[in-house]
Amino acid sequence: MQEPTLLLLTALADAPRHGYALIKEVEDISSGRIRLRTGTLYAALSRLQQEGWVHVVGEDVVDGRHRRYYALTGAGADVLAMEMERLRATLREADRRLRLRAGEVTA
Amino acid sequence: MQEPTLLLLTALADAPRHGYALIKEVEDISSGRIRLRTGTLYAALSRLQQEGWVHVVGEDVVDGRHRRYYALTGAGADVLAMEMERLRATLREADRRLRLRAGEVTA
DNA sequence: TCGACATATGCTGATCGTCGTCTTATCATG
DNA sequence: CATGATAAGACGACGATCAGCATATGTCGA
Repeated sequence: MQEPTLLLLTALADAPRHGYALIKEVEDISSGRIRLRTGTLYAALSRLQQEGWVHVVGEDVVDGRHRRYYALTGAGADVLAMEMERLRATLREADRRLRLRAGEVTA
Repeated sequence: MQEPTLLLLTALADAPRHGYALIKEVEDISSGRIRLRTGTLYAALSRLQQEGWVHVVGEDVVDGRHRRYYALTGAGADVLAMEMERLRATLREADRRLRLRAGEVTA
């Protein structure tokens, strides 16, 4: 799983959100580093829906603009949690190795 | 940066290694989940060399098999450390949101 | 001794996710 | 009345990874 997809699931983890709000949320979570393009977003959302990790929980119209709300499913939350556990393990290992390296002559 | 590349840098973080050893090392770090294909490995290594994050530190012949050793450069170690910091931040945020979700009715 | 397996490097074509760009539309600001 | 923010979505290109192939040596069991 790539970072944009991961951030998207994270953005949906606490509450349902609509497309544009997700772009802003991901930008926020990543401290402005990741600005999802709409193409990336909607492609990812339809992929994640197919996987059963995300589903549409409602649509409404606010100020004449139609909004579709997406939410994480239970399965989606599980996948996110597992993904986090994998990252945690990699992180631990990388830290350990970088500390080992600290004692050496760097190239 | 994708997971295979990240694991590759991690595998090189503490000591120089040759191609085949890197495949084994990455498999080990990822608890057997990620088995780098040789195509992925050597493509990634040449990309990382171009970036200046990895360099060749020597070649030798052991039991008739020639080995080429790759090592992380100082710049490569910096990039890995930065990447880890980013992941740490995402991890914290995802954890927080998943905990918030725990109090809700899951879909 | 012959096939299977591990070690070792490297290439090629296909797949898949993301990026960049485009379209359509409404509302607020200047 | 043009511009920019908000809002949804599609499409082609690109790049990293995957799957599989080629090539070669050493070891081990049948």
